[in-house]
Amino acid sequence: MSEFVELVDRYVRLRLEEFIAPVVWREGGNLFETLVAVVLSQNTSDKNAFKAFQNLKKRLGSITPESLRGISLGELEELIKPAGMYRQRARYLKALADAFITLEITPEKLVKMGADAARKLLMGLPGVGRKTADVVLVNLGLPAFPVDTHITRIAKRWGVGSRYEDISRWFMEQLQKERCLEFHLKLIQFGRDICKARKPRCEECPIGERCPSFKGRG
DNA sequence: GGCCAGGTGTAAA
DNA sequence: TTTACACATGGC
Repeated sequence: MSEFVELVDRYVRLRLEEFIAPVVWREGGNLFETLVAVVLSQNTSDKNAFKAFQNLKKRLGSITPESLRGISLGELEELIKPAGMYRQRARYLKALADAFITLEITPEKLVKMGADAARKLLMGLPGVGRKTADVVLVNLGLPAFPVDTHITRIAKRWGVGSRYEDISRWFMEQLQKERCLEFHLKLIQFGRDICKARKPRCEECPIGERCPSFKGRG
């Protein structure tokens, strides 16, 4: 593990009990529910995504392709409205439910396919891009490292690279695959707390002068 | 009031 | 292959 990754690990206090993270973190067993949670969290604050997810959960009980099919598009839109972009995402979720049923997608099937084939299949589904597909893969224990906006920013500052593929590969080289989900979440927390978009709090950062972007700040 | 939030799909250069 | 933009609510 690189020094950078170790320092992040030592610093970050993950608040896993909050917001959307626990859905993905703890309930990785239910593939479809995880996917719904991730779609709701796309470019959305955790609080808003969690509100939408809870609305859906309360209404459906267990979120499955079948239960999601059982409600109208209009009702779905109302339920997930707090997450924003609700018309677009309601359509995606409906289409995802249909695809899961038609293609008979199961966790076992995806695991058996392997990361590359499973990613390709998932990315062919509406509303599922590279990042969302990788979150699903890493939840299934397949080798993947999802790269979000925070991680991209941190990786750029560290000179790791700026392209999704390069950043993802670099972190996978630093980590055992069992720890990819954990570090994905830790880095996001690190980005929110310290290495922020607008004002990086370099003074509070444990990496300090060792960070390539420290120069000229503080 | 402006910026940002665990992106994706589409279109145009 | 890269860039721009729509999608949209809610917190700070």
